[in-house]
This record gives sequence, structure tokens and C-alpha cells, in this order.
Amino acid sequence: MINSCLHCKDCDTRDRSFMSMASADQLEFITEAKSCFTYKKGQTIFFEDSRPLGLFCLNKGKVKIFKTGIDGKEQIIHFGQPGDFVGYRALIADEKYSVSATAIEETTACFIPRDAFIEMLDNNPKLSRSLLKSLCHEVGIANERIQSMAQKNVRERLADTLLLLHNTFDDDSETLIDISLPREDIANIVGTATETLIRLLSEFKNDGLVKFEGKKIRLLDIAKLEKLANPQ
Amino acid sequence: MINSCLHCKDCDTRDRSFMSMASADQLEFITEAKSCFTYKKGQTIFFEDSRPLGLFCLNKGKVKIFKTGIDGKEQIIHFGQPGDFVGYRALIADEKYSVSATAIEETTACFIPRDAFIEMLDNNPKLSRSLLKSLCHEVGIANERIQSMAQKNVRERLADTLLLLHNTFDDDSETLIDISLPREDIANIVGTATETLIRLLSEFKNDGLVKFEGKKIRLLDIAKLEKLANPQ
DNA sequence: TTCAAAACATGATGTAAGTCATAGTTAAGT
DNA sequence: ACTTAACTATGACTTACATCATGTTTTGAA
Repeated sequence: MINSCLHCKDCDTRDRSFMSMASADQLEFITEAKSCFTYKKGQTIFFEDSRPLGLFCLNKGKVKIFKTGIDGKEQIIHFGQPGDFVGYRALIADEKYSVSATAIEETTACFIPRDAFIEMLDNNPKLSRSLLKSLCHEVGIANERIQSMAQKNVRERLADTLLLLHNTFDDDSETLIDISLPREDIANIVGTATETLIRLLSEFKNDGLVKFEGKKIRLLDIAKLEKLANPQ
Repeated sequence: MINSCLHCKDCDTRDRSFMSMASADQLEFITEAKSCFTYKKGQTIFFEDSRPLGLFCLNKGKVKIFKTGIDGKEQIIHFGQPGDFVGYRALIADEKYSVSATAIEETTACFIPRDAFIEMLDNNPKLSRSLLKSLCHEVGIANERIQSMAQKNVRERLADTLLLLHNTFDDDSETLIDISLPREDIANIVGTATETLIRLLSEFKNDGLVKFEGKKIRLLDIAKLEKLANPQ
């Protein structure tokens, strides 16, 4: 569903995003070029294997970025939240999307068409440098995840995941993980069966590591979780 | 061990590397700044958790890039061969190395100090754009690997790995994988125990999928391996 | 408010793959 | 050429986790 757009200069997620690298002229230019959309919970923003026509800059809500495997099992790669650019990797690499993005709560996003983004990128070394740095960092994160999948057991990966979610969606130095995910989604981050995830999460609860508050999870012992995630 | 350096303009791996983006002036500048090293099989070029002082441009040999986990088990992330830049992610991200690089055969590499590289990067949008594109592609590869680790069994991942090695080290449209790796290293790519890897590889041999030629592996049925790696 | 459909939970069971043990084989150094 | 060490190979055993089955609770739409 298409919306009327806020001017980028008035967008309060700008300072949290790559848009903070843009000049006033570029903000003007992008505002002209973009269009805005809202997505209900469960709606998909882009699909794996389709061609990117631009990128999305989120300004409200949360999305999950995932790959769909055999028998439809999702592997969640990461999440997007206000201020995040999503879908730019395929765009820059000049490839089809290798992931899908689906709203996990009501989300609004600005769509920046390919050409406008490329022009901004070409005229803004600071932006391109910032993207470069961010991507280098991300490759490091991804490599860590590969190792974790290969060498850690499910219990350790669950601890990892809870800490990751906490860092990504913290209620600001709170211990509450400020996102509602069904168990199946958490299992699809950890890389395990939903039943196994449920069992382990109950164990964590019984061990006093976490507490369930409605659909959200509160971490009760971060130090212990960190130890669990990274055994000697 | 330090060497006398070849001038970059005379380096025959240049066209295969990011150095092909450099201007004549920049090749001159880099040649002035760099120093060259040779590493014997087993020697390490850089260590995880240390600070990068520059990057390495390989011009002979092969290196494995890996992370070291609990009880010293390595997870091999990828390989470097002539023409490859290695160690630039940590440099650009301004982080410590998150991986180590060790020569798996006699290797020579040029070391380009941080400042010289950054200067070249800042003055060469084509290079920075090329790096950006390459990194975006790499993130896609890494994500695929995460999914594969999470959802595929060891047999499927071994098929994946053999095809990957074949694509990376092909004897040019040959079926021979042109690299000598001990079973333990292959296990550390696949993410399994060495004994399991050995068993599966024997099975693959008995099933007519591969053939051992000295320390190298020849693929006998690539179509079948692809089917095995990507079931329905 | 009711009913159907998700989501959550837990038990029973099977199996892929890890671990431990041992032995043969190749490679490397003196 | 001989000895030691590294690598490859196989068997026996264990276990973490997936799968299947079934029941309960929550959610949301009519």
C-alpha cells in the first residue's frame, strides 16, 4: 500500500541510517525520487530470486530477512528495524535477491529506486565508504555465525541468539527483548527444530536464565548466558 | 621472510585482482610502499585477534582463511590464491582480524601498508566500487553457507564443499580439484568430525562420485554431486 | 461468545553423526 | 634405510537432536 512520503530531512530515523551521510541536496533529490509503503504484519517487502529495483529504508516496524530452504523451512539471517537499509546488497552486487524480507509487525518503508541510489552513491564518497565499512563488518558477523553453526550445539546457539536479539532489540539497557517472535521464528534463527527450541527455552526458564512476559522474553542472567554461549 | 619485490605493473596476477583497478601512478605508488614475503607451507600470514597493519596481495601459492574455536578446532571460511587480496576486511572495518591466514603451500605475498591502501582507495572510486560489489556478493555467499550449515546434513554439505573446491581450484574445466588438503582441513570446511568426513568420502568413492589421485580428488559425476548438494 | 486455527508444550522413538579406540599407511627427518 | 610422527581408515559405542504423535493453550475472526 502506497503512502504519502515524509521529506527525508524531517525523518527522525535519518541519523540512525546511512542517510545521515547524504547532503541536503541529496536528501532533496531522494525525497523527489522515493515512494513510501506500509506493510501489515506478515506482508512481504521483497522475495528471494526476484530482481531488485531499488532499496528500502525502514522508518517504522520490524522485518525479518530470511532464506527459504527445502520443504519451505526458513533460515532467518537477520532483522531490519527503523533506520536500516534493506535489500541493497543484491542491488549493488547486481544480483537477484538471495533473501526475502517480511514484516513481523506493521512496517513503513521508503523505496529508493535503483538509479537514484546509484547516483547518490557515486556522488558521495562518504556514503560509499560508510557502506564499505559496514559490509566488512557484516562479513565478519556472518563468518562468526558460520563457525557457530558448525561448532556449537543448539543450547549454545540459543544463548547466542538471545544475546543477539537483546543487543538488537533492547528496551535500552533493559533486559527485555523488545520483539515478539513466535517460537518457530526463533528456531529458524538458531537453526533447529521448533520442538527442540521450545524445550530448551523452557529449560532456560527453569534454570532462571530467562522469563516470559507475554510474547516477549526477559533475560534474567546475561553473564550466565554469555558463558553458556562461549564455553571456555 | 622478506623478499625483493616485483613491480606491480609487471605482476601477472594483476589482471585477476583488484589491482587491475589501479592507475599507472597508483601502481607506482603501491610498488614503492609495499614489501614482499614468502611463507612456507604451514606458516601463518596473520593471526586472529591481532591488529591489521595493511593487507596482503597474494601472487603465488594458496592460503586457508579460518577461525579457531573451542579446543582449537578450525573452521575454514575460505581460501586465497594468486590475485586475491586477503586481510582487508578487518582493515577497512577498523577491527582486529576475525580470522587467521595460513599458507597451505609455499606462498608469496605483497604486503601493502594501511595508509598506502587507504590513500589508493580514497583516490579511486572504481576500486572502491569494485570492492563494494565484491563484498555484497560475499555476504550473499556467507548467508548461503549459514543456511547450509543450519539445514543440510553432512553428506549434502560435503557435496557442496567438493563443488566449491572444484570451482575455486579447477584444473580449468578439468574435473580434478587442484589442491592438496588433508582430510582434517576438508572436515573443517564442511563442519564435521574428521572421522565422519573420511567415512563419507570413502562412500562417495564407492558410489563412483569421486576418485583419489595422490593427495588430490577428482570429481567423476558432477551432476550427481549437484543433485546431492541440492535435494529437491 | 464461539469456534477454528495457530501457537505452545511434552512424551516416545529413531538416527545421524560425534567420540573413543585401534590399526594400517604414508610422509618426513636424521 | 630406519624411526617417528602425521595422516588415513574402520569398528564399537554414545548421544544430541530430529521426527512423529498427541494434547493444551492462546489467538483471532465470524
